[in-house]
Amino acid sequence: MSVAEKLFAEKGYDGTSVREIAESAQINVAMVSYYFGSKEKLFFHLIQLKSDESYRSLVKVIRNSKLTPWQKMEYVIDSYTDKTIGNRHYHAIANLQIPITQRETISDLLISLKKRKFKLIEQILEEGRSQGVFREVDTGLTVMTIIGTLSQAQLSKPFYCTLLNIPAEDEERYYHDIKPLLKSHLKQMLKNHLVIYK
Amino acid sequence: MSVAEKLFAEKGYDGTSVREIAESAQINVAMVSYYFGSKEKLFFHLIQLKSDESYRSLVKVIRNSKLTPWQKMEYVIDSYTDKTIGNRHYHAIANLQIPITQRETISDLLISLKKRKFKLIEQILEEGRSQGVFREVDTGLTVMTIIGTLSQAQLSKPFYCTLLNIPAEDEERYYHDIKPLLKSHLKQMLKNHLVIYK
DNA sequence: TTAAAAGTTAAACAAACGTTTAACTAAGTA
DNA sequence: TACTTAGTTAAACGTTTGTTTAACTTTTAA
Repeated sequence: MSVAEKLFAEKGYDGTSVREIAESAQINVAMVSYYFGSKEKLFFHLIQLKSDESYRSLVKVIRNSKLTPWQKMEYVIDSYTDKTIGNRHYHAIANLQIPITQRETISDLLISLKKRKFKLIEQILEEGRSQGVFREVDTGLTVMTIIGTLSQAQLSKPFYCTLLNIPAEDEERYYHDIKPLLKSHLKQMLKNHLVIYK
Repeated sequence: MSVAEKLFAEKGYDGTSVREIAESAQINVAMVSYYFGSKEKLFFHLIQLKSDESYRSLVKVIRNSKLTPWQKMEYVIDSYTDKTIGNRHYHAIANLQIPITQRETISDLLISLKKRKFKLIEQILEEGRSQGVFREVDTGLTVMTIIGTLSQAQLSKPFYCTLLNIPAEDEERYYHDIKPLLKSHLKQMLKNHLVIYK
């Protein structure tokens, strides 16, 4: 499954063949059908598993009522950046495969997961607004910006590498270098965007 | 070619078959090979054509030295939002197909086009900084945020529709409604992020 | 010990893939 | 008019796709 996750993220659902997955995982092709039923069900299984992992850890932050809205935002930015980069294969699939996958079942699943994630971050923004510490911004578009920036960080890897003088093959170094930059960029920008100074 | 553009954007390069394109365009399958040589060359041709269109119109704005950096930024946000939505099929390909396409020639092309676009917006940010009217921000990541937000607006369509109470099929209405929201959101956020008040 | 169940395999399946072929019609040219 | 070129077609090419089959080995359990 981890092999499948990597290949799906790198080459897309349609670009990855069952034989490729089997070969990479050093198993027989028939085993995918035997254990998962089909390629589509393997994908389904994969996404459902990973999304729950990713979701639960975010919920904890939101529910922690001891933190101020901005502290929560900072925590979300940190942990969501870590998650996006640490689980980059899953996030590449979850964020980018929606319009690609033709099967309704798959895109429906991805959409519902995205919705769940959005709502979670929106809660913080609305909490801050009701407490009078956040400006009245479009919460949906603000979440779009957070997720969009992190997605772009993945999509821009090959070209951003040349900017930072990192060899294009050195994926680890790219993510290691860009992670703190992303965090401080998002914090700085969102603080100016959201927080009301008194 | 416009049929191919739409299908590539909706279903990805690998998810779109030559027969599908031919059927949709009501031509014979062999004509693709006859006129373009191959599927890959058709894609190549398509991207190169569209990217030049999109690029040239942005250059004009940047070169207009009568505008202040922030006026340029506002203009770029407006026109780039219009372009992303108006040419949404092309932009979906250009922004999202990089990690998907396996062929080196294709991804190399997409990367170089992205680089060109980035540099253009970065120029404005650096101009503003050297004039002392913009803060010292990470220009690369700021561009990432602009492009990322607009890309997400496309990727989030199916789920954002439910938020705005728009039927998922009504693509036109979604983009019509979201366009002004996107523009004002980006302007508001980037103004707070960039502009130094004196 | 032995029979059923689970795991694993190479081979084969039909369908779809991108591309090529060869026969044909229409357009252009001398 | 006669002949070359360009445009278009249905059919076939060899691969590759996801999936199934049937034979085989290993594990489990009575």
